[in-house]
Amino acid sequence: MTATENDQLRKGERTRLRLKKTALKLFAQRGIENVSVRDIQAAAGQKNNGSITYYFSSRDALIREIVGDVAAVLDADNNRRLDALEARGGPASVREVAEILLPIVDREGEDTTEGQYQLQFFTSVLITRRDLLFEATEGADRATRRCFQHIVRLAPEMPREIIRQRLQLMLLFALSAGASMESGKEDHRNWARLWGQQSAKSNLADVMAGMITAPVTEETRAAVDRDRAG
Amino acid sequence: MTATENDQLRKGERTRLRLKKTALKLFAQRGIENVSVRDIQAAAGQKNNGSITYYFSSRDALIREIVGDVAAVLDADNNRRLDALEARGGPASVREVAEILLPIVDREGEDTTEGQYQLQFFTSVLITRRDLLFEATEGADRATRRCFQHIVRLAPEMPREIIRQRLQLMLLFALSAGASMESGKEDHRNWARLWGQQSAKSNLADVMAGMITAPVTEETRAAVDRDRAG
DNA sequence: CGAGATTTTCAGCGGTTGTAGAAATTGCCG
DNA sequence: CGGCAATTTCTACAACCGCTGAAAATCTCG
Repeated sequence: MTATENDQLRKGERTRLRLKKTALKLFAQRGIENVSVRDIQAAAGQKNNGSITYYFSSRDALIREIVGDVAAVLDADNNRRLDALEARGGPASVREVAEILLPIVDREGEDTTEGQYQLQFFTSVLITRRDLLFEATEGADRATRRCFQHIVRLAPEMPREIIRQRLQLMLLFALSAGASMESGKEDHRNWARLWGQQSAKSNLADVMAGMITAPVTEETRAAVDRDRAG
Repeated sequence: MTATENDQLRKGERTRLRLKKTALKLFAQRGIENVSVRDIQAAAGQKNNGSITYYFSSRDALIREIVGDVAAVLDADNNRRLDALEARGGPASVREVAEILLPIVDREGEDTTEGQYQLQFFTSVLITRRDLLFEATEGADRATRRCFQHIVRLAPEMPREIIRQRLQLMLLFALSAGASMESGKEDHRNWARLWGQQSAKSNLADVMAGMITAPVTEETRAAVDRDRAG
């Protein structure tokens, strides 16, 4: 336990991480329920049937841990880029905020296969383990909150409820679009044609900004009044 | 086969439909891979283990049939509403087109539990059986094509590729948003707060229109030129 | 009613799943 | 080297999976 410092620990820790990374990839590619612990262990290069129990105690605990990890990584990444942007004078437009909240627009100079599967994994979790996803993102929403403040400042005047709804819708869209973008890198039939265009990513940012800045119709304003009344 | 006309057929046909309906619901609620044929048969009120094989020959064939059904129903529904709209003088704004392409904004006077699960089911298929979904929607995209023509006519001037991308992104978003709306009717924790607001649906249509009409930034135009060149 | 087709039930098959736990292997340190 | 803990391998188990095929029940109509 206190053990031999960390050389011994490192060995186990390394295969632990390898298992998590392999699991993330497989979960994202095939969907969570289409991946068995044997698949993961084999893909991680082990002839072992019990390592996941050994390291994570159960398959479910492994999934929970990965969900938490990914949520934390995405939030940290968004915060880091938002920090950099603010240092350069803060986001000056809704579109710049949208770019922050769109994860994984393949950051060019980054380790290639890292974070290639996070959003596909999340969409898979969103379907079969919705509560798990919301639970995890609840504790990792600092970047989202910061962006909300910027949007309130930068977007045209509109009811607070509406802007809050729009942010939520944009986040949902960012998840879907990001996942489809991820899959477009491997899938050469369905999404590839869309995401192969250089204009796609820039256009996506335009579209996300448009979701926020779209004019609020009279019908919507009337509904807001009804919400507030009732 | 030619059989006793249709009274006898009706009996079998009715349980066949009941199985499909039950399967759609369970698939949507739990995700396709979390539902066994035994679950479906039990939920459909049968003490039977072989009825799905009897009626559909295999679990996979059942899934394929449901995917095809849902695609056809959605397309037919959109076409019907678009017909009505055109009869009243055609869509006069992008927002009206968006409303057509947003399925299942609970059509008030309709049979309640029908089509309550179609989009959740589709998102589940989108993850684990992507090719299946694209295959099915390819043959049921008439309404989408018609809407595309209207959008080209109604949207501000912009490169054809961009408008095509935006339509595709809007359809993806409509699927995600519709699925979350469906789940919001049962799930009283996560999405319910959003979709419980009366303003949400109207705002959603505004947002979808904003995705199409968002200004095309210079960065995007430059990328389009690069796409065309290379 | 009774023959014949349709529909439902049921037992069981081969295979896979998650997990447990014993056994073997590896790595470290005195 | 020997002892000990960390790690990996392996076997096994109970549960569940999709599917088969024969038997039972139900229905239709002459």
